[in-house]
Amino acid sequence: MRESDDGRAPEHPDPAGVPLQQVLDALVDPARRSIVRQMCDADDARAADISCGGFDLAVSKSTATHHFRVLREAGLIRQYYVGTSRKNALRRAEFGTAFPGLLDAVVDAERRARPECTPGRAG
Amino acid sequence: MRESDDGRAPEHPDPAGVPLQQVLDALVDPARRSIVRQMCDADDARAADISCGGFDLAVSKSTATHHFRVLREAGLIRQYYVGTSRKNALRRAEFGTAFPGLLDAVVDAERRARPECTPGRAG
DNA sequence: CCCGAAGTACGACCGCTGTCAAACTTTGAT
DNA sequence: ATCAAAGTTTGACAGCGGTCGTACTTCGGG
Repeated sequence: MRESDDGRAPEHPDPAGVPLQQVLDALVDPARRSIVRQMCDADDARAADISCGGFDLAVSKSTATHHFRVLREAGLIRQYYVGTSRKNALRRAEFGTAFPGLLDAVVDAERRARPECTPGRAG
Repeated sequence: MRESDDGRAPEHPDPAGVPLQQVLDALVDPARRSIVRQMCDADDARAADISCGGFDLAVSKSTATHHFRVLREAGLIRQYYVGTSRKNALRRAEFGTAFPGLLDAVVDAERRARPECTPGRAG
């Protein structure tokens, strides 16, 4: 079980080079915003990175794959393989430098609207 | 030429009651973001409110009407009639209370990406 | 009174994207 | 070697939303 398999590592653009349009396109979808929010909660709690299957999502696996790619290409998350599963980490600092205040504003609004941590899971 | 005609005044929801989803739906469109940015620039310069036809937009009148309505229903702008024209004002304070930091983050990113004030107009 | 200017309302069209199922790949365990 | 688990890829489909043109309304001026 190697960590961070070099061979199958996906592309990770520099957030500073991502157009605002692409970032907003990524954040406008409720499923993707739910993913980001769950990652933010885990990050705040200093919990381990979450694998794709570890999220609370009401969509099929192929749709989830699609959402993760959109988030990754928008510079919002980093993905790395651990065995057969893929871990996801929020690129908080890098993204925050490129788009100051944006992620916080969105996640804060999301939390204000839905204080429950993750419907269906404890936490 | 009456100001703020009471009879034909459109609905203006309280920004605090608008779902985050609706706000992001409003801000994700580049034409609407351009409108917001121009209003923000005018507001910063303490310039007068801009009428619908006074914006630099590359769309038809009916499309523009559509965009203004989306922005108004998202709690982002206020519209009032002056004669036959409709003035538009950014609801900065009220919206900022409901969604702290969001408008600033988006407009700042927009300005960073396109420093020109308004392509095609002086300013 | 009549016309033009400024927007709005309505219908239609079209492209984009979120969605899924199915087939495939890769990894780890038995 | 085999099998299951975790994701990816591809192709297809459906619905939403941005766009426009046209007709309509309202206001102000000559």
